[in-house]
This record gives sequence, structure tokens and C-alpha cells, in this order.
Amino acid sequence: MSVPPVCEAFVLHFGEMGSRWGINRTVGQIYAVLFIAERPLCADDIVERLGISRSNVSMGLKELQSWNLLRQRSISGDRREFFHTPDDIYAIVRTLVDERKKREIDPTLSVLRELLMRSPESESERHAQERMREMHDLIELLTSWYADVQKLETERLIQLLSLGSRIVKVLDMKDRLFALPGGKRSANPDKGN
Amino acid sequence: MSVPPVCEAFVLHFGEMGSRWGINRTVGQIYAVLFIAERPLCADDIVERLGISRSNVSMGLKELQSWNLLRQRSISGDRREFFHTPDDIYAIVRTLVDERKKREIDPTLSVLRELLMRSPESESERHAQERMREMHDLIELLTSWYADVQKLETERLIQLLSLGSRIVKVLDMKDRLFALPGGKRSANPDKGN
DNA sequence: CTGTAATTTCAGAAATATCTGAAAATCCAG
DNA sequence: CTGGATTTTCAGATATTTCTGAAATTACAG
Repeated sequence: MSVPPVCEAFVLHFGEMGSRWGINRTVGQIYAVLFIAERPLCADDIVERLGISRSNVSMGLKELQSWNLLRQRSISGDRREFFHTPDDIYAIVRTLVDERKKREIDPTLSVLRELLMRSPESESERHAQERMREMHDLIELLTSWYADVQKLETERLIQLLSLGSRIVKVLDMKDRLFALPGGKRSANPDKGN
Repeated sequence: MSVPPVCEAFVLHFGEMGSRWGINRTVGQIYAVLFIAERPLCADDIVERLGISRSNVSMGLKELQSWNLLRQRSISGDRREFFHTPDDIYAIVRTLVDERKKREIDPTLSVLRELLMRSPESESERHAQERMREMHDLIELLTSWYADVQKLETERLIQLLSLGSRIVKVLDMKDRLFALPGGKRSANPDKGN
């Protein structure tokens, strides 16, 4: 690998991480190289930096494009394509989550819904469906939270994340302020925390 | 596979999903079988249900135990071990995230920190470090948010997630209420959302 | 068009990961 | 202890994934 030591360590680590998350090691390395590059790179730049075959790079780039993770730029008078990652790292993470959701979470939800529609033929199936229902509801809760938060501008998102669980105090405050005399209070009145 | 059709579909789907997330297909299937089982199962029950070898089950269970995802129960007068998943699916997800963080996110953060300590030997290394810094800060923001939210009781967590981005309105309200006369307002005054 | 540079495709090679059966180790009742 | 039941280990077999080089395709300047 012909990159400076710091870059090499980064690239190797992300190749490793990629492979633990179901992304082929080389594809992870290609993305890492593009992520830290100073300028857009063409396929042969990547071949040179990673020391892998041209065809492997071609396939890796195609894979990354199918995940919407790359931008390309043409240089006039140069027939080659140059690739780079989005400048905004938040945009990268949003895309990654969106794609993963589209490919894995959404299909899982539909499988679960389909299985929950069927009438159980036995006690064990009935129980299995109960568990699937719990899983379905949890996934739905998480994805609808995500769909909602996904819409926020990055600045707002950071504000929200920075607050962490202190947000709960703000919530309590709101509840207290808006508790109508005789109105219904939260199902979970202050436990001290 | 000797399980009712609904269960089989579930198990196959989760084997598939597991393998897309860097978990071996069989390990995913073993967990799926345990997750929907009516009672704790011993290794041979799993062999029977999945139609795989005894040694494969043994290795799969060991793997799942190393992730803290299993509970075991002994039945008196029976030498075999019986395995089951936690009843509380939120507990399962919390464990999964914790372990994944411990194994992948934490090591990544230390690699990034170590690389950011080094003095750059070239402009390209300097730029690479800038990108690594962005990544480091984002991962840190996300993990500290998670560490914080992780502490909430499940009921509170659900309340928070259900609120989704409506939480931002509550935040704005808080800001408005506490805006001291002449005090500093939010850096991002209401854009109408 | 034509010729050359660039990219993609894909069959088979190489590398990894997974799975199995047999043997070894462990466990515990008697 | 002993012996059978159970679990674990691990070398090699099998299956899967990844990678490569060669050939095919595409793109476009002249």
C-alpha cells in the first residue's frame, strides 16, 4: 500500500471494520482512501494506493455507487472519472443509514408483517408470533424515530444529540407546566432520577 | 429444518440478516430459534430444529454467550444445559449495541485518537487527519448520546423515541421560556421549521 | 468511422469462512 | 474411582466470498 503511515493505518482499520459490518474489506479500504484524499481520485489512483487489481477497484466503486456514497467529477480534457466522498460527514452517515434501512430493515418489517398475518396452526406458532410482534413493534418504534429525526437540519440534530438524556428533564418540565388542573398526568410520574 | 412454516420463514430471514451484519448465518438462525421458542432449548433441540451438526451448535452457542445474549437454565435431574433469550427484547437490543460498541466503536475511537496524536509529515497527512478528526468527533457525539440514553428506563426511552423530532418543539419552548432579558439566545433562532 | 484510452464483465483461481465427524475433555451419579 | 452422558475442540472437508487477468465493451478525440 503506497500511502503515508497514518493513512495506511486508517485504511487498514476501516477495511477491517467494514468486513465486520458485512462490507467487503476492499470496498471499505477504497472508501477510506477516498474519504481522506485531498482531491478526487481516479480508479488507477486507487489501484496504486491500495495495490489491488484494476478490476477489483472497478467492482468496488460500482458497489459504493450503488450505496449512493460517492460523488464523481470529470476533468475536461481527461477521459477518466474522478471519485470523491461527500464533504459533509453527516451526509455520509445519513446516506449509510438510509441505504441500510432500505435494504435490510424495511424488508425485515415486511417479512414480520406477513408472518404476523398468518393464523397460527399450533401453540408454538402462536407463541412465536407473539415474539415476532414484539420485535416488529420495536423495529417500528426505532425506524419511525429515525425517520423523524432524519428530517432535522444537521445543526438541530447536533443540538439534540448533545443534550443526551438531559432532554428528559425538559420533558418533565413541559409535563408539569401543562398539567391541567384535574387533567391526566404522565403515566410515569417523576421517580426522582 | 423441522419447525412450523411461520417459524422456518423467521429463522431463515434472520440467518440471512445476520450474515449481512457480519454474524454467521447459522449463529443468527440459532438465536432466532431460541428467540421464538416457547421454552429453553438444549443443544440437541437446536440440532433437531435446524438440521445442523452438534459441533456447529456448540460453537454457535459459545459465540452467542460471548456476546452476552443468552441465559441458561439447568433442570434438576437432567445433565443438559438449556438456553433461552432474555424475555425483554429491549434488554436484548441494549446488549447487542453495548457489545458492538465495545468491540468495534471503542477500538475505532482509540485508533483515531492515536492517529490524530501523530504529527503530520506532509500536506496529505495533514488533510487526512482533518478528516479523521471529523469522523472522531461524530462518533464521539453519537456514542456519548447513546451512553446517556442507555441509562434511561425502558419506559422513559419509549416515551422519548415516540416523541421523535417533536422534541425539538419542546426544546424551543424551553429556550423561549428561559431566555433572560438581554441573555444569549440560541445560535439558531427559529427558522419556522 | 477509426484507434486508443478507459471501464466493465466474468470465468476461474485464490483466499476465507463455515461446517462436520471423530476424538478428547468434562461432568456427575452411583 | 468408574462409566455413561454431555459438551468442546479441532483438523480437514466443504462452501462461500473475493480477487484477478483477459476479453469485451464503452467513450470519444480526431
